[in-house]
Amino acid sequence: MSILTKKFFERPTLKVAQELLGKFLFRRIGGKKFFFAITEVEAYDGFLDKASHAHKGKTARNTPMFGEAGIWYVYLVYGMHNMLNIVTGPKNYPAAVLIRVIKPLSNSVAKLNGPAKLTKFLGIDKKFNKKPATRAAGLWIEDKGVKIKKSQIKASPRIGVNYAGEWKDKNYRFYL
DNA sequence: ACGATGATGAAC
DNA sequence: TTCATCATCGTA
Repeated sequence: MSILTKKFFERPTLKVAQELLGKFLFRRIGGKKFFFAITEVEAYDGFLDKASHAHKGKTARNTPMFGEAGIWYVYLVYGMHNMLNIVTGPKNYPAAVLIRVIKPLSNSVAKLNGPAKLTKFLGIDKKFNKKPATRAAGLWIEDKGVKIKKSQIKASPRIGVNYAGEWKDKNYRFYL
C-alpha cells in the first residue's frame, strides 16, 4: 500500500495523468474506508492550454493549480457539480488532472461514470479544495501494485471543451 | 435537445 | 453591478 505523494505528482502532467489509471482513489468517511480504481482522467496543462482554467492567468478560483503538486483542486461547474482535480507539475506551473471516472470493485454501488457523479457519491466539495491528498484529509490515492500496459491506455480529446480552439482536439483524455 | 443553477471573470 | 459563460447530468 504505497500512498502517492508530492513526488509522484510533481512531474509532467501528461505522464502523471496516464500513470493515474489503475491507481486507487481512497475515501475515509467516519471510520469507514472505501476505494475505487481510477479508469478515466483528463490533463489540463500549463498557461497555453485554452481549456484550462489557468490559461488567463492566476485568479481566485484557480490558485490551487499554481500551488504545490499533490493537493486537491475542487470547484463548482454549471452551478451544481463539483469537479475533483489533483494538482501536478512544479510550483507556480498551473496544471492538474481531472478525475472523471472511478470504478467500485463491487457492483453494489451506483455507477460512477462521470466526474460529477463520483464527487456527489463520495461527498466531495469545496472543503477539499487546496487540501493535500493524504490520509489525514480523508481523500488520497494509493498504488496497489496493479500494472497497466501501455496498450491498455486509450487517448481522445477532452469532454465539454469545444470552446478551446485548437486545444480542444488534443488527446488529453486518457482511459482504460 | 435542453433546462437546472450559481460561481466566476470581464465588461461597463 | 450586470452579464455571458461554463472541465455536467437527468429528463424528454
